[in-house]
Amino acid sequence: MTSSEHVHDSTHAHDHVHDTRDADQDNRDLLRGLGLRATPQRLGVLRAFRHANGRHLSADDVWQFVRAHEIGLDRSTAYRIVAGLTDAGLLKEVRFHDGVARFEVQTRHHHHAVCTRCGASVDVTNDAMNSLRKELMAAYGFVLTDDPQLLAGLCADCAPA
Amino acid sequence: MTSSEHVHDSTHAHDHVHDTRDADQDNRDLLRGLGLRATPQRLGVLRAFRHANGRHLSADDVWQFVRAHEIGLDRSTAYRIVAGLTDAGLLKEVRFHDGVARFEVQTRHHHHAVCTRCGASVDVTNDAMNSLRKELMAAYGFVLTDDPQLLAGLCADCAPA
DNA sequence: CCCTTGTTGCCAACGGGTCGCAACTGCTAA
DNA sequence: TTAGCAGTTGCGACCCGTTGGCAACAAGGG
Repeated sequence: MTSSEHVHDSTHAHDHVHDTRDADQDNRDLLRGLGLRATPQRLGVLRAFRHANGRHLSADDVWQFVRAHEIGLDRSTAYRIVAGLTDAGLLKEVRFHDGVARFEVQTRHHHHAVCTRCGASVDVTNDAMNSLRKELMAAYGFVLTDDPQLLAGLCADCAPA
Repeated sequence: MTSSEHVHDSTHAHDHVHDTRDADQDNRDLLRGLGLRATPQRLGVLRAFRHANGRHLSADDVWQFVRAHEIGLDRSTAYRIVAGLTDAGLLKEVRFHDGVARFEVQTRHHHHAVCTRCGASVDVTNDAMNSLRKELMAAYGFVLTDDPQLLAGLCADCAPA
């Protein structure tokens, strides 16, 4: 659900419908602002990511979601759209260790700590990497760039108590 | 293994031949110690890794190398052997961001810092990760396990001066 | 030296991802 | 409002790393 619902509105049913329509319109504007045509397929993809609410989706995940919502979408098109939105800076590609390309909506810069037990992924701030950055520089002359890093371990829930 | 050579070895050329034969014999013992048969294919794979001298090899790299040395080896067999040696603990699988599985001979525990410019990979000690480990634990309750981590950045040679 | 069983070679298949191309449709200019 | 031109889509073939089935084969213990 979208967090900003300041406007006093009627029924809950109305809220939901309104939100979706509203978001679709926003997305239409967003796409056209990027010089991309607002096709139903692209709108569907954007909806999938809004629905995922921060989680990462593979191109196939997106494809499944959109198709399940009665919007015609070819698999190859799903791949192309996701790649296009990434080029446009709207999405960011992240690869976990299974080698499958996944995508998330581009937010402020962060890294990922992925739980090897449950697959959950924790967003890690850039600041948390600074001490490591210093160590690598001092010990190896290796520069930890701003590329998003991928760390493996156990999340708070899965860590042994 | 010809113990006569052992006695007579004096030239460098001799040393080299001896080294290879010797290593093959060692590998034979090594394999049988693991309960695996010492086939020419497996010996060839082990030779590929000895030749690689610490660098990582994909299953296809191994295949190419072994074939180039006139040892019959099928591609699927290369994949199976490499997987088997990994199960046996002799090799370790590492995945860079291209999603291709690569392997290195299992040595003491370390992580990899890979240069995004030239592809070089720097071995990072576990100690260098300790400060990060603490930070992640404090900030997120996330436990950085002993899994080998993969860091992206620029090596000393490629880093801007 | 033989027999057992681990291994190999061959080849088809699989899954994520890409590509070429013709048909289609947002969008804009008239 | 409409015509028309790109930008897009759907389709289907294809690429490439990797796996699986299966029959032939050979390492090495007895």
